[in-house]
Amino acid sequence: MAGNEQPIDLMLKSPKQQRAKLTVRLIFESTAQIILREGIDRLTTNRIAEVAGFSVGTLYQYFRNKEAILLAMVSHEKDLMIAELDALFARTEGQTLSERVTALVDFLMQTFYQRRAIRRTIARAIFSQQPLPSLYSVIAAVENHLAALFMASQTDGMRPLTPVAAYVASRGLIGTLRAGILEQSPWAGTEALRAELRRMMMAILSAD
Amino acid sequence: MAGNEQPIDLMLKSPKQQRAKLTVRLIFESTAQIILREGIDRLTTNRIAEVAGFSVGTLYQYFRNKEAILLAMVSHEKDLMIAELDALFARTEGQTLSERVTALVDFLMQTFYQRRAIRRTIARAIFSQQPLPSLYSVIAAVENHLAALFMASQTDGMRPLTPVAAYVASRGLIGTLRAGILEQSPWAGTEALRAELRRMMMAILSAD
Amino acid sequence: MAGNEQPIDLMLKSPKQQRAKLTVRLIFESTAQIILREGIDRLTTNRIAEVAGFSVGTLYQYFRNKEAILLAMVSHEKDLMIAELDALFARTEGQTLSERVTALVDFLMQTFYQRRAIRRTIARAIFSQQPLPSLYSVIAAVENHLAALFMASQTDGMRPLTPVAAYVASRGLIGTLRAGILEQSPWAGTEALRAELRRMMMAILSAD
Amino acid sequence: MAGNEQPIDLMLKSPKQQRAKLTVRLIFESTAQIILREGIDRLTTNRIAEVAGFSVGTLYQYFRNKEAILLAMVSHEKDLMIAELDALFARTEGQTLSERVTALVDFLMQTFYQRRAIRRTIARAIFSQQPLPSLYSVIAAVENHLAALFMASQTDGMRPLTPVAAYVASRGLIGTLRAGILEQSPWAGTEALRAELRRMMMAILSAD
DNA sequence: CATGAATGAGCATTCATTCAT
DNA sequence: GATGAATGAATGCTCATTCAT
Repeated sequence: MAGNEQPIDLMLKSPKQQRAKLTVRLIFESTAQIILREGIDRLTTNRIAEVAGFSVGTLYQYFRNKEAILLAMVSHEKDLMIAELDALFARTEGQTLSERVTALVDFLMQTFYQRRAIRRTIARAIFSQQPLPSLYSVIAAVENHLAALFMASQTDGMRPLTPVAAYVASRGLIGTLRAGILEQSPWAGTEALRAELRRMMMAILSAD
Repeated sequence: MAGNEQPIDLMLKSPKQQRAKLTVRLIFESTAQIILREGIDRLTTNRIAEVAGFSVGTLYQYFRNKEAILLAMVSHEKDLMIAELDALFARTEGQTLSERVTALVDFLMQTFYQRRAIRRTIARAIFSQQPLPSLYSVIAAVENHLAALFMASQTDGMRPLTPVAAYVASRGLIGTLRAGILEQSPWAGTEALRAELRRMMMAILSAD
Repeated sequence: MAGNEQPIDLMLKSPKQQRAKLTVRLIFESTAQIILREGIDRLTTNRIAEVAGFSVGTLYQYFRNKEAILLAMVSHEKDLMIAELDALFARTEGQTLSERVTALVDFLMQTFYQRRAIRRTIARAIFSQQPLPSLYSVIAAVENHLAALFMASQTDGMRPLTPVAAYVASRGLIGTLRAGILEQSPWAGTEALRAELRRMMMAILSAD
Repeated sequence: MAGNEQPIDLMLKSPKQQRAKLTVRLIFESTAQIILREGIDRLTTNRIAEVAGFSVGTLYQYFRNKEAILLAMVSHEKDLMIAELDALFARTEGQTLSERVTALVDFLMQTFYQRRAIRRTIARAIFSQQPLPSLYSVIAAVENHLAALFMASQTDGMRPLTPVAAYVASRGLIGTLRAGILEQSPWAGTEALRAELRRMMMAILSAD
């Protein structure tokens, strides 16, 4: 389920050669760096090219337009995240509900609040800044995947989840984490929040 | 509690006369209409004036700049929403936890998914589009108020809430509703979602 | 020669009444104050009216347009200055050339560098800021008057001046003072400059 | 001495290629032409681009903003003028005071009143129109340089000049020429004025 | 493939002036 | 006379995108 399906039509050429792969990575890194250091307002195609160290024209050899760059970055992150969620659920197979919830909350807290700059930067750009609705369907894919994992991972002491229930469980969790970033909440990243999220998820997922 | 900290410094002149009040309302309505019908990308000051039926200059007689218009709209909505939440909690004082949760979820579902165009439009603009961090602190005010109400409204069968717990309860609820808008989820506005949200809130708020 | 000829068609109504006179003075004072305190860029008709304490409309009851306000102010200053020059030359009639030059230089140093804010402000506005060529003919009137006074005031030890000579003498003196303001020269207002200007004028005006 | 402190930070990119050099020259010429033919009020960035025959964007590829264009033009003229003054003083080394003064006055009369349109245009723009104090420090540099040359060029029959004396000598001369432009004086450019300026400078510079 | 100069539609904002009340 | 809300043309500037070299 960790789909490589997206990037294909986002990239004008498949990065077969080393050079091309390097270029795309440079574009992503420059983009993330600019957002992080100068703010999303300063994110212009010319600036990306400048920071990446080549010409604007080259950018357009790899991406149809500016939006495609962000979309590709996000899509890449989505793939990583989905793969990590899959691994997490597989790894915790057979553990108690409490252990699995703890593992999930820890992973998401880490992802949202503690990962290295690039990923955090992207997350903030997606959540708070972009007038690009298309980005949202990509992030929703992660939440849908999480919901699917909830439904597929019946565990002792967990109530059977309907699709809506899985929807609410996934959005309740991720929505809270997202709010922390959007509001720049002081709770973001704290142990207190981690404990409370565990409790919330247990309450939501436990059989009555 | 519904704040008289009105848009005082958002508006350049206080609308003393009927004419002025009408003008401000027209600006708000035109802004909402444009966002709704043409997308936030097409929201330009000249377009607002054009739709509202007067000159750009007039816009700037009432608002310092474009951002101030959105901020004033949002701030106004925030005040209304906080007032309505206060009324709701006051009105349901003495009812059971289940009844109060039902009332709250109904109110928020209505607000997020069914209210008249203007409010929905604003909600979407805030949540999904704007690169205006300032807007966020306004919306966070509503969520903070809700968290405060949770703490202040001890009800039979409800567990005592710490500040983090209230934070998670408010963001879990509103974050889920917001996701519905952002993703344009098919669950948005459905009875199934309403029921599930009630269940989630009961799970979160009930004493163990 | 101290001409009241100008202001007549600059003012839409002759300030016969006390009220009108006060209004015009208020406009002048507000204008000077704004230039002084906020810079000429902030000098807008609305701001003038605001500072003066009445409405923009009233401004236009007294002056055809913005330019007319500055023109009238300058013209007023010109009349004062010409009258003072006349008085100076009359007062020093019969004195030695050196004494008269000293008196003239002292008067102009005072006027350009030491007078109270309003006049200095106006001088700077005229000399350095205004894209209003019409203002220049007004200030040239002062220099022409000075040239005429040079020619008319033959004094012992002074060479007979042709019109060009008088032109050069007046512009050499005033041009140097003006440069001091424009460049914000450190020499502006110093005793050293005063002494040197005296020497220059003596050199220019003395018989060989 | 003609300064390599070129417009380095006035220009966004240094014109390395032929195309670029041509573009910058075109910008200067169009700017001068507009000021000359339509007045400085009509000098807009879009108009400059239109006259130069390319798009506004191009303007901003070479200059940070409108002010920078004027500043660069003036700065360029300043460098030329200082170089010419240096050459003039070097060339006339060893000549009599009278000959050197004649050469200087001739050069400045030519520069202020007879040079080709571009330079005259710039001179007028600097002296009479712009609310740009920054322009003034550039022009003051020429006058300061002239003052320094006066002090450094002791000649037979010339009195030793103190810094103030050199200041007054340079401003007296240039101030008079400037007045001719500002007032659009009929004396501007005449032989009579030339002769009188020579006499004034001899009077100022000669030993008693 | 890469370049980067050129494009130009489009935007937010200002402010002298008018005119209905 | 006085008011001040309304006007709207005009301005400086940006930036995603193109295409000749």
